[in-house]
Amino acid sequence: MFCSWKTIVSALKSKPMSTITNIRQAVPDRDDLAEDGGSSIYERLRDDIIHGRVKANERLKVAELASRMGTSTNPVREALQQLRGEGFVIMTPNRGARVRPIDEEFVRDICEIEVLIEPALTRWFVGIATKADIEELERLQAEIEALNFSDEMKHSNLDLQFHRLMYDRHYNRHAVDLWVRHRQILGAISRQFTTSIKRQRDVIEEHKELLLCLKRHDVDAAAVAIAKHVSGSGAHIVEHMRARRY
Amino acid sequence: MFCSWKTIVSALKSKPMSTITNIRQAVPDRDDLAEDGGSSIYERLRDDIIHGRVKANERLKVAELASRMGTSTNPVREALQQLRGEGFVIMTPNRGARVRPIDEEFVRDICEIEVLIEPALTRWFVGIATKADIEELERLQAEIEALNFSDEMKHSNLDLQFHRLMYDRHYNRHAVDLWVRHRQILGAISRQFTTSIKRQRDVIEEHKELLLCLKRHDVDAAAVAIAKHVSGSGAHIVEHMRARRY
DNA sequence: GATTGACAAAGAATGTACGATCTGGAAGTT
DNA sequence: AACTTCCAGATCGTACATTCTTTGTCAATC
Repeated sequence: MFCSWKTIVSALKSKPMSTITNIRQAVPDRDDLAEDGGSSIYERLRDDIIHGRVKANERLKVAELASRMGTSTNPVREALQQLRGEGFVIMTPNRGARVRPIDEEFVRDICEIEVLIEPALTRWFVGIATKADIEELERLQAEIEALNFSDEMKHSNLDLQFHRLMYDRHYNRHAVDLWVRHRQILGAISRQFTTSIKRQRDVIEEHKELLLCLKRHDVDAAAVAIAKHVSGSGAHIVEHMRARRY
Repeated sequence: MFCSWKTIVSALKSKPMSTITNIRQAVPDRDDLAEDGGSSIYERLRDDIIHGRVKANERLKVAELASRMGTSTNPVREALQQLRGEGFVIMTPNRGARVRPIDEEFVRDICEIEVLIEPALTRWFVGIATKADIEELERLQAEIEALNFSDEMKHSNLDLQFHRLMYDRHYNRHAVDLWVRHRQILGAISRQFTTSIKRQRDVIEEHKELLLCLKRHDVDAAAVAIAKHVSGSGAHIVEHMRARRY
């Protein structure tokens, strides 16, 4: 017999999930009046890439960016290196940085990975969900349905809360981080267009289906439901990107 | 219950990778991964972290690193930012960088993700594999068996070729990149100890099993085989890490 | 006397400026 | 027309200034 993965997992003490990263510093904003919007230079660059404000494969010159951002070159260089590590820009020695194209392929690739990861995360959640968790999810879902996409920004926030509740306590922080990053990218793209009526209905329906599976503690069905949800979301985004292209 | 190996495998049976949409498979744009000399400052830092030469959560001071590397602070800063983007260091504003601990948890997290991704990649390969591909794999496997772990370095290289042949042509570059990075990390850790006899036998056996599935064009069985392979590899590494700890 | 608070100084991260080096292309020569 | 030379532009490396954190000391208070 082989060593099942379960033995590894159980052998390791299930640890507290230290969420050190992602803490947006809420430092005293007293002097930061109408400066540069408060967002870091890294975030501005990343958003520009994700939202397509810079063309694919376009060259990113540090001096130009520095003057536009109102800083010197060094912060720009470091932001670019970070983006390089995350795969948003491609750097070649002595030749600078180019933006990695955020196209349909990119979105498809991300969604396909999520179709693999999210069901696994969901499976685990089904096993540890408490009654309070389910109730909280139903409350969020009720809010979502009440809102009914009248405010896309608020909906996105609620939807994030909904899924975060399921994934946030998972022991595999690496997988959750991956999900967060992928979700940020997809969310930034989605914000560029409005959700179609059909997709609105489907989203609510898929959430309902997922909730039913959770209440039945049906692991397999829940995994299938979330896979459908992710897949549908990805298809919706890709279609909008294609439509926008022409 | 935690997600055991079996549940993961059963989850794999239902879904092919391309559930999103069938975008024509564009040519894999395998361009970068530019090695700048081999011993860049970024690589040195990364290897130090992966190999555990710097302790977990240890503080990384730019000035100290700069003097040790024989350069000024700026290249170190940029290397740290890149590592931050890849998740190897954790940076907090005005407080510098700390190394992310590469412990059993980290390895387990990576392996669990690979247990999800690699079967999906393998499934696709089963569909596109030519006779020449199979023959090349068998040739590599024969070399591996002939070598029989007498040279761990060579074995690692052959094993990499074996799996790369299966994954390299996949259309989902993002998933393949993830695999490459995870494999680099695991490979760097594995290089610290010698493979146990039992694991040696298992590796060869699992490769053989995989080859049989490929020749039968049995997609599901191939996915199960590769999941077992990854899972076993992860368990082996984790056990060695724990043994070494004391 | 022990604890706590303020305050100053050292240490370290972040930002700015400038020089060195490399690339790409245009002008000039054979 | 092809090769060479040279220069503008951009990246990369070094040095320094600024700002924040940390720490250590001293005095005031309980």
